[in-house]
Amino acid sequence: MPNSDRISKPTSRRMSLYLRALQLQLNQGKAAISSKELGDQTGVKDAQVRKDLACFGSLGRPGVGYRIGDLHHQLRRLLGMDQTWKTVLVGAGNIGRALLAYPRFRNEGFDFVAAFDHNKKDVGKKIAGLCIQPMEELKKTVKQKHAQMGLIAVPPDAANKVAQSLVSAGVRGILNFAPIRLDLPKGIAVVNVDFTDALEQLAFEIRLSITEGKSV
Amino acid sequence: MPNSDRISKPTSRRMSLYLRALQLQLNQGKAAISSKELGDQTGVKDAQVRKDLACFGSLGRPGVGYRIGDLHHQLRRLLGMDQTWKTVLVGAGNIGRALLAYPRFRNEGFDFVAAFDHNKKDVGKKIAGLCIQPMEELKKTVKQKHAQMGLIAVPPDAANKVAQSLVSAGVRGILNFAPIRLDLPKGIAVVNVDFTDALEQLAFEIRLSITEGKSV
DNA sequence: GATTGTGAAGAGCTTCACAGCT
DNA sequence: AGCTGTGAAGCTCTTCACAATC
Repeated sequence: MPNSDRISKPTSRRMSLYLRALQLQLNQGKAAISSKELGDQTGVKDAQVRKDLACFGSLGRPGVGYRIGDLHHQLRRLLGMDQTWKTVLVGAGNIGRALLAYPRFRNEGFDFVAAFDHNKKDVGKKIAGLCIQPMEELKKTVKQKHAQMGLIAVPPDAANKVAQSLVSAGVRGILNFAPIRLDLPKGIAVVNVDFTDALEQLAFEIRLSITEGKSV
Repeated sequence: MPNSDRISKPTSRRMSLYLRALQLQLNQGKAAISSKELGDQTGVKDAQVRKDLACFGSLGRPGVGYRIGDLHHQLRRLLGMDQTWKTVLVGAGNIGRALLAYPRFRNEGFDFVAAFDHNKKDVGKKIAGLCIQPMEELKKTVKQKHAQMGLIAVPPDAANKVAQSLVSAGVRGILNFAPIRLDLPKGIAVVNVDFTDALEQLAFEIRLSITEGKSV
């Protein structure tokens, strides 16, 4: 295992980009890829790519580049894609159902073992092969199935309570789609995906690009 | 208008957090909030909050804090939430449909003026009051309606072509849900939301927290 | 007494540039 | 010649700490 502790957040983000780029290269018969090429495909400078990949030891070969197969393997391992992650979904609204059906998740090692919703009308319905259970069964089921991850796709005012339940049932990390900050004990990983945030950033950048254009 | 050019990316991200936190405070009758309180609610240090808000000039009052109403107003303006953004959706699969129905978007000033899909089976269907149109009509409709933003929720191999069409039709920014890097001309804003990325980050962090726990 | 605004210090990230390997 | 690995430089972001203000 590489020294994954010394890897900074910006680096681990880019690692995902590299993995995505390599997956496109895999079927093209090429054996090696240079830091320059990988950088061009991901929007990263070549020196940065090399620095990032340095945590794998001397993986690259001067004059040749990085062997695509090896690099792909290492990246998958680093990012935890070499194992199956038992995952539960909480909140089977529009977003939740779309996530359950997202084919890429299943391909990448995420195994949805349960789905829950507060709304009694939806309980019992099947989505992507999974039967929606009532919230009351959350703790019991998560423990029983040894789920390691939880996806939260409930309204913001319910999100923190759901998060606490998930954690107390043994989940180690949460992917949070609710636009609110989760208060969680140290040692529990959280990643937030906030659509409103994303759109605000976009609106901000559009305005910026317009005023820049005018002033320059 | 504040000097929005000098605002760094980390800062503008936090601005969204502050806005989200303030929206919760608005109905609670409090008049002012301190940088400490706002920081606690968003996971940011108080000094950082003050530095971020400094772009608005001397908005805070020593001994008191920031007037919630004023701050809310300024943040909305900075992040472009004081105007309506005409937005089109491309790709009416699971994700696309969930986004169209996401109530928060409409509340925040995003006005979906059209939706497109490649799949002839879905063309003509109505989702959230919008009729899905065929791809062939994209350019014409975007121009006609003067759409400023595009949401891309198509498979990765189609994303770049869609992006080019959107840009040539006059869109100024793109929110990209496809797990691929878009090659766009300078001056066009892009924000990426990648679910696989997010889950990989989560898996990585969970592993990290486990190994840390063991080694300490 | 509480809290802001900010210069200065500190920490972290990125880019450069080049020796060394194939 | 082409490319990696990396020390050093440069840059950006965060935190500290305190005078100024209410």
